[in-house]
Amino acid sequence: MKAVKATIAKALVPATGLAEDELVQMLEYPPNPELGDLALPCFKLAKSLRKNPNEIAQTLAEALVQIPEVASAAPAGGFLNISLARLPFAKAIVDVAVQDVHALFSADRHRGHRAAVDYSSPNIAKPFGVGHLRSTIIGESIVRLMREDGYEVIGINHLGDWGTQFGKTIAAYLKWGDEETVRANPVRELFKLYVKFHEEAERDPSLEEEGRYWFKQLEDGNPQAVKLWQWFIDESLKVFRKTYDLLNVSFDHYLGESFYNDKMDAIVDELIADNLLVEDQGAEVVNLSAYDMPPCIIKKSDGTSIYATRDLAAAAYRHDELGADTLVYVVGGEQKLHFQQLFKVLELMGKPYASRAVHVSFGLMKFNGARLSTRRGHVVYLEDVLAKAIDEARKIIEAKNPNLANKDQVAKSVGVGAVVFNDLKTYRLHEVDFRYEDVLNFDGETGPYVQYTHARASSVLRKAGGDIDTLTFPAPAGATDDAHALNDTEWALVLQLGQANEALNRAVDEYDPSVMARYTLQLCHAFNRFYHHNPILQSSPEDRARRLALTLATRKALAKALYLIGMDAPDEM
RNA sequence: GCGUCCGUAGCUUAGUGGAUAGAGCGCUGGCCUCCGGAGCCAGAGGUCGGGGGUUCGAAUCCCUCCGGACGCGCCA
Repeated sequence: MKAVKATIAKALVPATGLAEDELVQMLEYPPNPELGDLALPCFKLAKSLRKNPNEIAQTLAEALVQIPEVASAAPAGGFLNISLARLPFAKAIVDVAVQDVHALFSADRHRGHRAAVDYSSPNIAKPFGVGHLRSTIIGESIVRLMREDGYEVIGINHLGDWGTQFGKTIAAYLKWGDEETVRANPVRELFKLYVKFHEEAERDPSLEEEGRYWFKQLEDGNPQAVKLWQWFIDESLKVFRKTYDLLNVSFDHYLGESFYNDKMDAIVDELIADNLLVEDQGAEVVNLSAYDMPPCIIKKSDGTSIYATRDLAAAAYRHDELGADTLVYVVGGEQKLHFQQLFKVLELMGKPYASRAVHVSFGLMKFNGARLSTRRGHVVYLEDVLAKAIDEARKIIEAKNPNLANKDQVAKSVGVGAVVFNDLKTYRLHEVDFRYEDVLNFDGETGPYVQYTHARASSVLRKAGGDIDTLTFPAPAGATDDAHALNDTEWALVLQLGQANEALNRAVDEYDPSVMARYTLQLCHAFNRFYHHNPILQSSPEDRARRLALTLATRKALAKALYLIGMDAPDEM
């Protein structure tokens, strides 16, 4: 699509006096396919050319029909509507999709750049709730999208394995905990203790003191504190890894906050050398009042460290040691101010990567309309959610396809896919209300619908037999009457395939997987319409060859798109 | 109070300067002797939160008000 837009824009340069790039930007998709495949609004040209928009469209139409890529062009109400020559465009798109689906999506725009993507980052000794789901699956998808677009990506799980909360958990464990119970069910048990701590602390504020005491002990290397802390981490990670396996999520590095404990002094020294650090109410801070922000606390008044300092050290590490020139943080919107402060401090320190640091925020996840509050113990365990979804998928398979070979594997792919897609299809910044009735509904615009479409295409190709991988789009010699070479449902499918590149570019530019999720839906709608209206296997040899090539192109594009949003693409379900 | 984000059909939402505001769920009706009905086709359902402004053109940009979420120094 990009190539055709450029060709058309080029042909319009002389008559409009505009630059090619500008014209490409102006080309849009008409609201109704009967109007054409592309359109150029001519209203802006009216001033400079001093003619009315429709006359301009008429003139441009005459120029455009001269080029072979354009079948027809006509003015309509100030718009120039363009219909493409179907056959050559379809052949170009389908053959690329079949032979090199990466090239259908990507122009490798970011080759030569290395990005560190910080995502998931759950807290040790706390449940991996549906709240963490968003960072994990948005992050995983962003990693895949950026890689597809040419970035070398380092995925980092910035585990919450340090901070005052551990003082609280240690204090609670020593007061009420029991080794056996924790070992049997580590995360849930440790979390119970943490919740109890907060409940008790409301009656007895001296507990807070005790929590701070134990964190101080931890920072000072008290062996008892360190041993418990390490144990909490080991047990928690065992539980988290199961969830990551289920979600097909993997990291290049697990680098928790504690990893930066010995790297913070250097940052503090640097801040002092830069004359940025000042004392304020007993704490060491960077004053940001010139930028309308509260100060960034570097060292608390009791001398212990704080997350901002660790994040500064982590940013430096990712650039200096890991070689990243782009820093991405997939973290909820409630931390927006923190990242604004962080990036500003990096800028004041003269770090070149400050301008290539981006906070990819997202809306909160609610459960049946209610806010999830970790401290009050109001959580929904992701493992329960996934188990329920897999169970539902299993039931539907038993009802609809009882002879399926690998039911467990497919139920997993479909159940998990339903949960992932439900999250990713919504605009990143919107709040997501997690409701079982929606997540477990596999009809309509859902993950299972997309997977079903892929399975359906796979099924046709399986039944077609022969050497599928060498299929190409048949181009009959001298077929100039190309309006008859592809009918409308076939053509609509080609146009969708042709927009894969635009979907990837936008998804990467906006760091928004929902762009890709919605693209898969468009593609599925187009394919299912095509499938319903055209016999494939039982058609004339020429139609059959063309439709099989279209089916294969769609299957490859769908498999790629599903991969990019972190979902499996089963061949049968 | 200040800052940021959000407000589109009963519900979940797409569209962020162009044509008659698109989908899905739910509701109503149609389509399996035919490649997978987790599908396809059709119907009902909209003062795009209210008001003002900019523009040839506004759901989209600006102002203002209303509603909601989040944040505003020693949690992350």
